Amino acid sequence: MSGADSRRPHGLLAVLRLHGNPSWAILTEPMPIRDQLTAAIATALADLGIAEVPESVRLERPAQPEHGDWSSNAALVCAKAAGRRPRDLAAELGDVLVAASLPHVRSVEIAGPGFVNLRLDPGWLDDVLVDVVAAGVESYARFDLGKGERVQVEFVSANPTGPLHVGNGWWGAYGDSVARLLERCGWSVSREYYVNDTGGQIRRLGESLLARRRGDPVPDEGYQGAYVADLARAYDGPDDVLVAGRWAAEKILANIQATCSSIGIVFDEWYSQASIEESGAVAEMVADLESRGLVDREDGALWLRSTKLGDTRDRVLVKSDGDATYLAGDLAYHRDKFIVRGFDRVIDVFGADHHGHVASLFAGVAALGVDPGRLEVKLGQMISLVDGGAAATMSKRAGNFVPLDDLVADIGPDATRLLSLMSSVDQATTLDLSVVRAQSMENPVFYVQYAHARIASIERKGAERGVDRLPIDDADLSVLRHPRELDLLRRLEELPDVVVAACATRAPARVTTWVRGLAGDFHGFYHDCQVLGPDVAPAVTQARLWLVEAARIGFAVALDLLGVHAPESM
RNA sequence: GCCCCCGUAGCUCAACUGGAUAGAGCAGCGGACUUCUAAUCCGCAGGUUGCAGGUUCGAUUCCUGCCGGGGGCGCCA
Repeated sequence: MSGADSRRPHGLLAVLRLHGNPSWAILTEPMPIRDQLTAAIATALADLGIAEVPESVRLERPAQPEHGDWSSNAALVCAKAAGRRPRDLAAELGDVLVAASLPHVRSVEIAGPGFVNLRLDPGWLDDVLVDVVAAGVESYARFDLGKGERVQVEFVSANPTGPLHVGNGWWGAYGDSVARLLERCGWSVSREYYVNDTGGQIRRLGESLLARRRGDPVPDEGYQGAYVADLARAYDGPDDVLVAGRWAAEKILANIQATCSSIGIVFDEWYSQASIEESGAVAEMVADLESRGLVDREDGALWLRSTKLGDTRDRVLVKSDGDATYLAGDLAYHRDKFIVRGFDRVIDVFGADHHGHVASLFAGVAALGVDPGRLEVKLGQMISLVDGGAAATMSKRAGNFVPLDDLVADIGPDATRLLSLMSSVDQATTLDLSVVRAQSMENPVFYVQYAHARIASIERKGAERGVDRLPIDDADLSVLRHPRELDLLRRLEELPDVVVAACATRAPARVTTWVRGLAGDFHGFYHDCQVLGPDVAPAVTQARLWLVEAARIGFAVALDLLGVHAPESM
């Protein structure tokens, strides 16, 4: 269902592609240590007669410190094809790596079932610090994997029949962060909101509005929320259901737009379903499908024979009353995305309650002659809201849902975004409003932002005391050998990998996990390693100032990907 | 009945797209502030990763079945 993901750029194959045939000579070029080790392993494998390096070969940072600084599963993965026992192959691989006398590598050990563990001198982390600082916020963990490929991310797209609810905000933050990740990895991204401003729901909205204005009870199928009454008071138009509905939808949409921007979501395009129907795009799309012999008429309606394309059932495009269905509009819309506007790839973020629509969408896109691999649909699982034990719901028609605006007013935009990006989209989550409102320790945004505020505080204090940060070339980074300092550097080294993996798997939550870890490392460092002060040697102050700067860069990159602000003080 | 997602510590969630001894926060207990912000740090306790098989050198991760929860199966959107 989801399209082909981009490959990680750090695999052995990628390095070989970048640098041509394996040769020890490539190691003379300046490269991050990770790429050097990766290339070295590829070369060593080639020396051992394994030219074809499987994609599953990895160079990883082991979870256990006893397993060294870097570890590869190469021998485990290649053993069977090479007809050798994993530990034997690992031993040979280790010998070749030792003979290569790689930079920073102190020892090579074979462990467990056949891991090759590399132990480095801490100097490799000094190189990491230099890399981070040299790249800066602009370039560190930035990639050109997308090669400028144009991708559209469609998200939120909530019906303009009421304010956004908390679930919209969660999936909205998700879609926006996926867009940010794609941008950072070199894709050209367009954020789009599909406005369902037509059809029966707009009529129902109009009916509800007019009923309110007359002082009549709102119909059972109508919208009961208090916002309808507010709108009714402001409406001075005719007693026409459609006119009233469209008027209200417009007002509501303006409110939705404001809500989105309040949590840092800005769309490039608000695409109107009504405009599609009026422009004749639906008719064009139907004609396109007719020419392919995939539609016919039955019971007065026009059907897409989507079962021919893998759907579980056929779908109606034009109802017997002559109105286009939602699917028809959406297919015309997707035809516009792929064929008219020519996006290379489209990612739709829907709520899980739209699951029933997905199969027909894919079938329809295929029917239009578009490679379905270019379409990805991410379904955000449901958010259960609990308020101090009592369940809150998200029904617009019943009018008892929790508006996103209320949550943002309670806990702020940053906490809203960070909370929503804490867990995977595939994970249905439970949010206890009473707990979150309390702004207690439950709220992780403080933990992360406080770390950044401490950085800013160090910078302020340094300026007050006249401590200048001298050029990094003049700093002796080898004084950074406290476990807290090394932890921080190891964390910073991970960010590029985290960004690529988060982007490839459309999982911004990974960035959240990482930045919380960075905050933990920084708090530990802050507690144990004073930067300024009369008892700190000047050389140590200098090195630590650069370490703090690198941490600042890490926070800035990660928090920007999440759409969370990095405050100077708290 | 069929399809999708999930099931991990008391609670909310992680776990580097198959790696070695499954981690954080909160809640509980006990410690650390004359310091660049204690919204912090340190320690203790907490687990048969729903159950049973399978694939693999290796499974929370992949496959099958079952149990449980959520969502979906409209000429609604």
